[in-house]
Amino acid sequence: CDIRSLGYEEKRKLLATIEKAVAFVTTMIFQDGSSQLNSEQVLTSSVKGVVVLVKNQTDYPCLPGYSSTDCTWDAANEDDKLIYLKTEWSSLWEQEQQAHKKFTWQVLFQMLRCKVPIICFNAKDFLRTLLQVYGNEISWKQVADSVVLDPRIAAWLINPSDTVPSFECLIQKYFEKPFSVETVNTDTGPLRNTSYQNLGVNLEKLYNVMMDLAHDLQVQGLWKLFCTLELPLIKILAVMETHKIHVNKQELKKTSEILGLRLKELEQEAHQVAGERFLLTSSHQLREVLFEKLKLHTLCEKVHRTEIQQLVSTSEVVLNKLQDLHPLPKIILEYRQVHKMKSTYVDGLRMCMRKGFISSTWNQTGTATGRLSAKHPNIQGISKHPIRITKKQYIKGKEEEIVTISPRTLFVSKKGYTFLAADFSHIELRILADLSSEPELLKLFQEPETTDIFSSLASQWKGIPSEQVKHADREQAKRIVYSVVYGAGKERLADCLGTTPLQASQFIESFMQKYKKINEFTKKTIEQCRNKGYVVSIMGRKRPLANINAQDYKLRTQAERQAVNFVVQGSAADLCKMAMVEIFTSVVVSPNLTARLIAQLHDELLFEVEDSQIQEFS
DNA sequence: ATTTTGACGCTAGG
DNA sequence: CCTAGCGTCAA
Repeated sequence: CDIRSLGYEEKRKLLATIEKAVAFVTTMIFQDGSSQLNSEQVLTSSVKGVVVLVKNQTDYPCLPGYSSTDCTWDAANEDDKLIYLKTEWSSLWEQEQQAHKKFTWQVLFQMLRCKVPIICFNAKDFLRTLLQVYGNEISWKQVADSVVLDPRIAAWLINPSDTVPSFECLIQKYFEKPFSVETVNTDTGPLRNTSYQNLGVNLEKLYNVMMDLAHDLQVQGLWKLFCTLELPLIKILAVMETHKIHVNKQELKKTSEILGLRLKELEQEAHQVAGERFLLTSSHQLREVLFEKLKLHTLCEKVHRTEIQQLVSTSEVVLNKLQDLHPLPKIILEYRQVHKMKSTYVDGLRMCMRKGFISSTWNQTGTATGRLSAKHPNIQGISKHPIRITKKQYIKGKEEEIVTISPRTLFVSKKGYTFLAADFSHIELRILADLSSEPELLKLFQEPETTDIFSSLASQWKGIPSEQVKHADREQAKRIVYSVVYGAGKERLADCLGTTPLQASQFIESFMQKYKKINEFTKKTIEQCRNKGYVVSIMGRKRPLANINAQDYKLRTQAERQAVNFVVQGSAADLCKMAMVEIFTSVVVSPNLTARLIAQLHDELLFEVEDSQIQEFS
């Protein structure tokens, strides 16, 4: 039914029905007639309304062996109700519209409040839209109370390697029989009944797929992870996406110009020393200049090659080795740094801005390790380290001004609020210590005098007193540790360290000698993966690795590295998500705290906190 | 002749 | 190891 055509009594009855419902299955309808169930998610099309399938039957057959595609909308559930809620209004006829608007949000509010599961494909988008449309009527804390289920997240937990691209793909995967989702065809006219019918069928399928997935999750021991971590996260991310961060637009424009000037200077210098004009941003052209014309690689042993085409690389590590042989590599290195800064962090950020603000889009199912990812902008990848630029002041005579540019300072907190960051300290290393129970490593973390874990580790490893640990030793220890965590081989470590593979393997050897249990942990993990076909994190997150028993050496060893890496990185992701959920809920239950989560940078949570609440919140 | 797409390389984050 | 994003280049 369309709620616009309901009388007073019917509306009352509808609310009563909602009160008794056992589940809601929902999807948003867009201006162009598509819904969240269509494969092409149109970003330009605005939201027109919400369709809700209200499930009233508790005894719905959902047993194994029962093919859910057999049931149709008409046959299976006469008691269920399909309702259409329009959330978009024209500015005309205030009186009438106000009444509808009020009732619509009454219905939605009751759905959120009554703790009955709301099943939605891409539930985060649904919740975010509610917050945006009813921003004045619904507070973000109320959304936090709701119970949402998203089959896409369930499917991802079962196999995080395949990101289900659409509802159609999900259905095809789970009920092998292919079928098509017809678009709801409505131009400007009223929705036709057949469209409702079709949508009803699809919502029914959505419900069934969710029930099947719930069963699978329970069988696979993923149910708790799903309910306690991933489902609450949907709401957290929805709330996060509704919060906007202010960016200093003038500063952005100014720095873009400064960086542009510096790039021009560097380009000129590069052409000068190269003795020819070429495109600095083209690694292909740079390769011709460096290695075919100047033949610099012949003066250097073992240079890194590109992955696919096996050409001599022009990457940072190689350029670092070449910088004493010719002035060009150094210029290129600076050019790349400045270019990255301009294209990604300055101009790229400006492209993401809407009225002086940015807000990232968070993907909960985008990684194979359980981590989150962000885009538009990728706030997790914004450069930490500032760069220095010598700006020539042509106007004021011959003065030279050194300006430092650090992208993170371009974000400004609201007036009366402060950004507050809380981060884990070396979480992956701690997890490695815990999982391997390596006594020496555990000791390092337990010792209260340990202020810098990598310095202490370097001192412990090489047996030198901690005061004599040099910066280079610390860096080396750090790189080796993370190479082990990330499962890198000797070649990769050599690239990372800028040494030969032989030396790198000696480092690994010496490291493994000192910390034997780490090696044992690695072997045990790979062995378990071989037997079961998957690996498991601390919270039971799984990653199947089909290639773990492959004949092909390259594929198999890759799978082995992925296995080890997953256990560490995935467990870290578990703990970080737990922290998110716990902090979020404690703010929600607090009557006075207003702190908003702004971003998650894997092992760091960034909040915007009212100045007066900083103490209490901390 | 011009635009789009996919493969590849590089680098920022963790 | 796993991400996002910017760039070139050829199809």
